[in-house]
Amino acid sequence: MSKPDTLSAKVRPKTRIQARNEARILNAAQQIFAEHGFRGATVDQIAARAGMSKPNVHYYFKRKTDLYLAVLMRTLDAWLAPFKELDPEGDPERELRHYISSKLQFSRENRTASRVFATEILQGAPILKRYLGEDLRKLVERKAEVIRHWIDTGRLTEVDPYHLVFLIWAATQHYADFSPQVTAVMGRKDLSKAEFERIEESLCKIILNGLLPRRES
Amino acid sequence: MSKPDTLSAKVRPKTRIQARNEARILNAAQQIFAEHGFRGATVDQIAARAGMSKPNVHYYFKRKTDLYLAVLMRTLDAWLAPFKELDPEGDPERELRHYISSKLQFSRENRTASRVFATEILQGAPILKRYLGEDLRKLVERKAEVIRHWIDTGRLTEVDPYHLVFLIWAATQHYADFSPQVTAVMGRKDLSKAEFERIEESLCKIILNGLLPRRES
DNA sequence: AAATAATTTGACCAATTGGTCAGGATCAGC
DNA sequence: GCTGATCCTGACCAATTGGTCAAATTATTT
Repeated sequence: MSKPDTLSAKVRPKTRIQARNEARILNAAQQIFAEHGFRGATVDQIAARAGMSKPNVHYYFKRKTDLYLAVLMRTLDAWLAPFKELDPEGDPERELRHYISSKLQFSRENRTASRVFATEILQGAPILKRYLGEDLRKLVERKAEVIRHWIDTGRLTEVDPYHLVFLIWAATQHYADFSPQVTAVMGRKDLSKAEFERIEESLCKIILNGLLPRRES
Repeated sequence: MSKPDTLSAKVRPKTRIQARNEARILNAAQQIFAEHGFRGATVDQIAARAGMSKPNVHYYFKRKTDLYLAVLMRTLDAWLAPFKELDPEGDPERELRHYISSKLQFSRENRTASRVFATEILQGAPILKRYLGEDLRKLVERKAEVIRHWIDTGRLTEVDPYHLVFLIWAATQHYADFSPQVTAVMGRKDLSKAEFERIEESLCKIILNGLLPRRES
């Protein structure tokens, strides 16, 4: 009689079936939420995509909001990981190049996750607002100090660290969130890995060129 | 007995009531669609925000999709206007600076419109896909040639024109579409006009610095 | 002031929604 | 095998959904 509760540690360990089905449901839910947002998504759709019945989905996640929360939460870590890697001791150019690269890789490999996240924020971040204003805010504050330090020691052009961070977020996430527009405009079927390498090259060129202090050529 | 049909020219001219109510409905719909996407929005909500009854909304827009289409279409022109202004004859730095500035102004003044647009693309652009792949694609193609010309004449660094365009789109729209995140992270209540000027300064500095060829300082 | 056209709405409908529940099927350990 | 826990489902429910319609109300024209 161990009801599976997803958000906290299990008393009973997860059975294999439990692990498999929860993963299936979360993946399905991520897709549906990405396509329709929270309100537009239906549990029926999610169940269908997960290949099971609606009551079965409810067996693992009592309410739709639980499911949404679970999808959102498991995205957050992956979304933030590259940001946390920004090393204050490292070389600014290397660090920023690495960050842009990691964010682009995330966009390529976690498109739907990125879209769920984007939809949540687009719709006013009803669930994530608190988190954004507390944990994320403090994290960005710390990283902004790092960037500020790089600027003050003359290794970056004077620029608002926050807007630099936003620029990198926007530019890299664009290729996950707005990929239908990108592919349509470029006349491509999808964005290949090769294309992502070209993106990385372009972004790094513009942004880093723009940030590194100018010297004689 | 002239049923108001919104998408084509009227046989009968619009009455004052008609013009007023259609505007009210469109504004309300834009807000609701921005908050919940097409599927998540309900006609009841839209009617309530427009201050009228649901059947009354249906009197002006027979179906929900008509309403969605109308909201989307009236956004498109404004969304594109700054892009069309990019002048091949102008000075690249001036033109790009002006473009960034216009896009940021659009983000500040048409936040909900931008969000409806973003949601549509995020959800796979079911309605706009055709348009994106045809008209917009051709338009971007032309402007990409302009940028290519600027590069070939040595006035811009070698960079993929398409990804430059996407970078500017992403960076500027970010402040409309993801403003809840921006304000939460910055600890602001909203983004003032002054803040937008700081954004413009930062973006121009990074992007233009990155694009203009390097000479001796 | 009629008469006609435009506007508004309460009541309604069929379909879909999130969610429940009792009971059946399946599994793991013995 | 047997037993108890886990897993699954058909049937169901109340609420909400997009949409309709006849009748009432309000503007406009004559």
